[in-house]
Amino acid sequence: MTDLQSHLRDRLLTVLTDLGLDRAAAEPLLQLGPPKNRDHGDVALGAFQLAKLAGKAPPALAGEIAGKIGADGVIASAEAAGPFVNFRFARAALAKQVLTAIAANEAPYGPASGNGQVVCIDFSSPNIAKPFHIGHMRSTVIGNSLCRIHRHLGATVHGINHLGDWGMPFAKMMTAYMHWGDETELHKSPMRYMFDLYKRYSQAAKDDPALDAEAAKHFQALESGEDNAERRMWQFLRDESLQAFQGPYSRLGVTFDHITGESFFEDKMEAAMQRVTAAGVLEESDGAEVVWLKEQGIKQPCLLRKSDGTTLYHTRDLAAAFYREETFHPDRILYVVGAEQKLHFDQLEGVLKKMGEKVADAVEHVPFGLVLSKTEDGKWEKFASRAGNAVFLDEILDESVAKVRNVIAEKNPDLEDKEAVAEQVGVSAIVFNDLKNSRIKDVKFDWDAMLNFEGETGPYVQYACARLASILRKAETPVPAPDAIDFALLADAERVLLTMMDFGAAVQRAAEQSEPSVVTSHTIALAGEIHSYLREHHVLGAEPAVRDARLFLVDAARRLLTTGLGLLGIAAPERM
RNA sequence: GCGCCCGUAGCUCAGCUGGAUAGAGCGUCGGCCUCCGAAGCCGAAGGUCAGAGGUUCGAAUCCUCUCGGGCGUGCCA
Repeated sequence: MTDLQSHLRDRLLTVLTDLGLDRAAAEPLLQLGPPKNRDHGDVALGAFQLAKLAGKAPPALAGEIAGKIGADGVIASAEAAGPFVNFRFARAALAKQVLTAIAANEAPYGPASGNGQVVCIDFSSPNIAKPFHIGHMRSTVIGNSLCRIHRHLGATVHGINHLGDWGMPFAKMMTAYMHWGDETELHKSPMRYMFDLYKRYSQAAKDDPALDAEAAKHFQALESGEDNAERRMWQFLRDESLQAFQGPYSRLGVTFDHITGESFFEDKMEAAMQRVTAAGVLEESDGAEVVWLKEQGIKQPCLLRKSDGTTLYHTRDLAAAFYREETFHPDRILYVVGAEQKLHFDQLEGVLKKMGEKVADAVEHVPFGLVLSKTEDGKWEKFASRAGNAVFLDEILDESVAKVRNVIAEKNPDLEDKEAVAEQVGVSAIVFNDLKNSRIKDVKFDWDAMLNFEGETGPYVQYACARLASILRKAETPVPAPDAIDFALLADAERVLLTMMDFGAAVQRAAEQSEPSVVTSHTIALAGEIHSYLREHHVLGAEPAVRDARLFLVDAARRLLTTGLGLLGIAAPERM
């Protein structure tokens, strides 16, 4: 069954051709979209551009289109309203097309088969010499969602954790451990212990600048490639940290296809540097090796080697870009990294461009805003981790889960598996909150808002799923087959159906713009529509044919909400 | 100083790349559980889209400037 939108497009193009317009010229000008107000119709056509092409006034052309298109089995009506034409689909066709596609798990509601795109997504990438705190969460959950969205659309996805396991921060941690480290203490609570070491080092380095010099020496020794004390210490701390990070990752349901941190590129940086040299873009400046990008409007040069001979973040990212190009042949490489690092990625892209590397076109920084906390006087400011008051992600998740536990005790005390459900719902509330708004916006970390599970929240959408699952359980009969359904009986579900129909476009846009919040918004909208519908339309008590049709609708809604939440990396419990 | 980002209801945000009367949630006020899950639903109040110019049939959306706030700005990542 062809989908409704393309049927409408085809019919429109035929009509426009009859009206004397060139089909190829008209096609890109076909502005179809949801009307401002869904009471106007299901889909609206703005006739502005087409009118220009036809040399007519928009309202005149709109009138001609509306008059000429005529109803068929799919299109129920077409009405001109000024420069717009509002279309309405036949209710039975709308219900049948949308719901059977969802039931069959067909694209766009289900995963598409390969679309040929290869997408590398560099996300999370924490500096593992520091604890996993609230600030690390954004890249992790945004990147995780983007991986799922692109996979849903049929892309080959390489989710990459570009760990910060090299460079000065790690050298500082090593230095701290060499001075004060204790393995027994470390094993008691690795993340907390390393955070304490980190704090101790920062404090000590303020009074004693020699400490940073010592760290730099250790880094030099590490980068020498020799099997020395530094290397063994690095290996030890890396293993311990990485293991400690598994906790938050598994709670968030995040996995990676490649855990290739900065250290992975240790032996690939020389080749990368030679490539830069061969391209003739490397210059010496104050003892360092740099690439100037002034001609691209970037004033700060990209530093690739320090005057002490060691490498930098840029050097590793450059080597990583070459490696990814050769290994994966990506169409896009998304770097899910905070907006404060925009210059870094502009420089990376700039260097690749200056070298004439085509991978420059694939490089795409996906920036996001900061996490802010509320001050005493009600203002918002950046979370200060250096002051030693870092909020660990685990603590935030625990707090949320505890709140959910209370809500369950109050509203659903007989629930089985309370603990597992509390974990699912509590974690998802935090994740959902992070994915709710445009990623470039700063996240205002507000306990009250985050632990309020009413309105536009993760638990709200999950609650809709649980409610639908409950109806399906109580039906005590399997969901009827599609050919047993009289879809005309679902005319009253038009708002639910039209929202469902928007799903594909939402996922598409989320992928193009690297913006999971588009999917988040859609799940909220669909949950809202189905909640409203259920209020007015009882399922189980309806007469058999109506009951069957509504059961089919309920099942599809539950599936699509589950899919939508899945794209966000959020589980949909059957009960909560 | 320079570069980039943000500014929409009391608060937190949508607004689908220029189209119809600017929409949600929270909070406030008022309704709805003898009825499939009230973590829900329905309604009310609440906006000079920071401000000023410009572009055009049409601007919250594009351009310029101003004002607020934030981030960044050579050997950290």
